[in-house]
Amino acid sequence: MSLDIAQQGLRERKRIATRRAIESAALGLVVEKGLENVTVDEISHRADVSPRTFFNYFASKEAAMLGESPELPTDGSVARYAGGELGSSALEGLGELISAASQESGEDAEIHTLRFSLLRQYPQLFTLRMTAMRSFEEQLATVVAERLRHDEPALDDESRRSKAKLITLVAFGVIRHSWSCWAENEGAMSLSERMRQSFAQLPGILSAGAA
Amino acid sequence: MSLDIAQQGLRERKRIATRRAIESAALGLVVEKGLENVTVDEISHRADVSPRTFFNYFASKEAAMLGESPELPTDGSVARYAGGELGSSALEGLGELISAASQESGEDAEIHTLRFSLLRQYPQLFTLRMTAMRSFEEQLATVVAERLRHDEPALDDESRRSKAKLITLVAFGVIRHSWSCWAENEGAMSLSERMRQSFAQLPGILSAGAA
DNA sequence: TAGGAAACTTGCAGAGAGTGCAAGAATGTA
DNA sequence: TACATTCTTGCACTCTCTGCAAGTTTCCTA
Repeated sequence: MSLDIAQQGLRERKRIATRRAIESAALGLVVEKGLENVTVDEISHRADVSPRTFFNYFASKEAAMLGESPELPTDGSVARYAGGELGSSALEGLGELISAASQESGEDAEIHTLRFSLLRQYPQLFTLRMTAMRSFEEQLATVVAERLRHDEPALDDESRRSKAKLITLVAFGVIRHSWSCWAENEGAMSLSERMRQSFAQLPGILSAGAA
Repeated sequence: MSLDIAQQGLRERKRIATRRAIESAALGLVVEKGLENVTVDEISHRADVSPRTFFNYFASKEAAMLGESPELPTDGSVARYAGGELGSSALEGLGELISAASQESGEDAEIHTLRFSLLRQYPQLFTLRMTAMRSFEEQLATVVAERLRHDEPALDDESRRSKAKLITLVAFGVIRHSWSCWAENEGAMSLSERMRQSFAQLPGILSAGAA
């Protein structure tokens, strides 16, 4: 969390304001005109910056709509997870960890809400967001490996790395599932609730053999 | 499989030749100059077509490098899978099904090899390919739902659809894992062998609780 | 608090992707 | 052979994105 908004010097505050203005302009225009009909020129104009400046803030039009990709939570849950205190297995605990991480976003609430609704409306955007998470995936895989070092100390490094990656990628599959279910049923359930449910469903898809 | 190459009329044959020429030019140029340094103009020039024609064949530069996304196998394995004869569970069987599907490609062998080596060299390309598989994912999810209708007849439609989707997305997570391992170890193992191994590893990541 | 260092904004020029259109060439068909 | 269909191509145009250099703003310190 960055509550230090007020204590950063003019430069930094302006920078944040500009970034938000651009994000807000981008998202607003998508709502009004649809994803395909929004250009960088329009966004920059509405945000009161030059198109050139737009690209000083975001590498692409899509980046302005997606916002930053998530980071590892800073509330200590990572350490608890790695230490084996979160969840009864590396995979299950990972569900809780990610669920918690997706809560913690230092973002402007209004922008965040708008972005979520657009991610639901345009699956292509969600796909983009998932592919932008590669770095997050790798961070998580590292954490998972730590957890495994705790859970299964006998494992050699190579096997542990591989297993951690498998757990992480499976978890991302589950997240996609949660998102998909959540996006279909107009908010019948909160996303993190839905994530818990998908993770809970997971054991059932392995055990169930042919009738 | 389309063995009908020779029996299609001039027009169709030319079309296929042009498509291959473009793919080959694209892949060759990437090998020579690196992914970032290849333009549509160069590709079209080498393939002896106008840049405009390039876009009559491929929607984007990347599409020419990725090739077509996979289709459901046509050898009857889909029916066997849906009938419960392939694999001891929907998930495990899905592994075998996909593994089989990835063998069956009606493509030119040389192009196929080259493409695979580039997919390994440029993870971004692989990511693109995965996101291009959305339609394939949905086809698979439908097949998985059929399998579930066989395995668990008691399940209501809604739950079955959801479960099928979860199984499919988890399977894609496993595929990403296989690919990642395969790409790291310079061909120590064939990709389909590696896929079998990742799927086999799957049960272990659920059961293993804290020590 | 003046004045230079550092960071930011902007316009401009240009490469490159991708599209619609219409004219003309090649192919298929009767 | 004559006509319909399909394919290719050039052209003009929109849009994304980048490097550069000149001008502003903010920051820091002597």
